[in-house]
Amino acid sequence: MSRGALVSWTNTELERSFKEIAELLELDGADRFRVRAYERAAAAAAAAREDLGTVERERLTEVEGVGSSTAEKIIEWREHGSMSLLEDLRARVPSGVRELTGVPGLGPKLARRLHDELGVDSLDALRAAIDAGDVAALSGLGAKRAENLRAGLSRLGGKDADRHPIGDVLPLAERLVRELEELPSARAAAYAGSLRRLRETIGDLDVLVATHHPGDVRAAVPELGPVAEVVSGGDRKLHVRSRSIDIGIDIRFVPPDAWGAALCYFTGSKAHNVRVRERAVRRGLSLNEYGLWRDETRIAGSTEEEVYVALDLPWISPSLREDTGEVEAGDSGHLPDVVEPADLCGDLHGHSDWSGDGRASLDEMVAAAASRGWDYWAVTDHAIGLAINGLDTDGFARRREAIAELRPRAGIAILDAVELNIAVDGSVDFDDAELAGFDLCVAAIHTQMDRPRDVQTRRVLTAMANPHVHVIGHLTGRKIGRRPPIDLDVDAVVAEAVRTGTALEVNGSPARLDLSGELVRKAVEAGATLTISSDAHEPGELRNVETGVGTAQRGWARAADVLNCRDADGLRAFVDEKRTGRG
DNA sequence: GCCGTTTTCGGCCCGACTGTTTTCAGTCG
Ligand SMILES: Nc1nc2c(ncn2[C@H]2C[C@H](O)[C@@H](COP(=O)(O)OP(=O)(O)OP(=O)(O)O)O2)c(=O)[nH]1
Ligand SMILES: [Mg+2]
Ligand SMILES: [Mg+2]
Ligand SMILES: [Zn+2]
Repeated sequence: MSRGALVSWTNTELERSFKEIAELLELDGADRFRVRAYERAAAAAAAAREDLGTVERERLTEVEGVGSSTAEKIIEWREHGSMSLLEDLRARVPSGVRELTGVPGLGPKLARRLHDELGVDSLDALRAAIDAGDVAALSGLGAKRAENLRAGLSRLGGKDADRHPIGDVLPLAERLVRELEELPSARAAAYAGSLRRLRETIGDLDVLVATHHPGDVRAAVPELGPVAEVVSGGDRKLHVRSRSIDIGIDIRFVPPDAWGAALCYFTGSKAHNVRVRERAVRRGLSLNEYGLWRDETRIAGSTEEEVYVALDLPWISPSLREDTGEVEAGDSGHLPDVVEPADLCGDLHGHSDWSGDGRASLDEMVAAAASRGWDYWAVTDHAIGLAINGLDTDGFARRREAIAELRPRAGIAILDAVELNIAVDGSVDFDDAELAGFDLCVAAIHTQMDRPRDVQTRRVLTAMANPHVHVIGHLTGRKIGRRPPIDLDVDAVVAEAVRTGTALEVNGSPARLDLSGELVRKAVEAGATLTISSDAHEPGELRNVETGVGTAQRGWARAADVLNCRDADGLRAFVDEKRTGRG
């Protein structure tokens, strides 16, 4: 885990402590609004742009969601490294009770009763109590409830508690949406939830269907390709399990005229929804998944924009809907005009079969890039330093001829570019004379990912000092859920990127999303220039720029922050400035 | 526990589904 991704270690610790307080208070039967206050304090600590470990006491309550009580606890944590409320709760709430709420359908109220009335303090004890008939015998419970809990317990054994990398879920979601759209009874279908917001990991897949005939859609769902089984559901929603990967899918049916309001609801996040709905309430309105209402009259709901505008807000991009200040920013007109896919003038990282892992010819890649209406496309085949059939000097000379031959009929400017490999000492594949022959050089780490922080940091800083290195590709090298980011002093890297005029890539490959939204935010705040890249190895992957744009949005990046939102002249000026050196 | 262009007290998002409580609380989205 790269600590550099965070605003501060203290903020993360505060988030954890407030979350735990909220959870334990709930198990302890506390007032639910008090619980929510601590949940919000946790979210506020996570979203804070300042280090709460050093902010002056008087200014702590300026943070939305931090009042006098929370501020005192922050001070207490600073001075003693602990919070007495949390210690008390840990002592009062038996440790085994917490894991009980992980069982589907078992919430804080029942967990508490199981412990107090049956002495259940673990999942094993719960299983035994169900087998003994003690659970069914509790007042207010019965045989059915006990059996549901048994089923929930058995599902807990699998991997379904885990979150899934977004790159694994996206293809499944697209297949499911396509099949739902093809049903005659469905007017429209779309995925929503954390996937639409482009979170890095997905807990479950949420799919919305617009239909006048939910019964017909529901009847067709068990036969859809991606669906393994229907687990539960009613007239308006279904819960199913996926076949390809072990993930839950929530499918929600709504009338077509409520599409916008329903998309708002199902896209979330929950905290964003609550924030927006509170805003509606303060205006004497009510927002639900069927529309925005004044008394019994619907005043908005067919499109998302209609809903936001009726609440005096600009439409907020799904990637921003995390309740990290976007509603307040929208209210005051300070929501950044975040980068959109249409702002892109080209793509600065992509491959052809000239080098080892490209899966399409240069002609095919260029044609696909041109068909997107871009001004330019950089072909960044790998160089010799990488053991996957990278090109040597002669190879690039031959590719240069092919590019020259293709240019007159390409319909798009082709940048003769390269993806260099950054060796452990920070050097790259070619010397300056050879590098000067390229229109653009992207450099990235592909090997020796487990070196210590100081080595990796120096490695990247050295590469950025090279006047021919214009972009650092996929800075951390992480593969979501599969390979951790390299250990790096991100603040130092970002500062040096600004100083040397080196761009930092937002690699849009769904397996990477690197920079992450979090790091984008950090880079943008420091004034760094970004690129948004597909890293396409075949034409179908050019659309990775869209996940890249969404990730940049999560970091509140504007088009002005993004190098490949500049026209060809602007791009050339950036490249030349790096080569000729600055101040 | 937080918060205020109604408010410093009294509200706090809103709905689907389940089970057994004959009228709704708990859980989840
Ligand atoms: N208004 C409101 N909406 C909610 C609430 N809980 C969930 N939602 C909405 C917003 C969520 O994004 C959406 C889907 O719920 P999920 O539990 O699947 O969450 P989400 O997809 O955001 O994250 P995930 O990756 O699945 O954990 O439903 C709630 O308490 N109130
Ligand atoms: Mg979800
Ligand atoms: Mg869900
Ligand atoms: Zn690449």
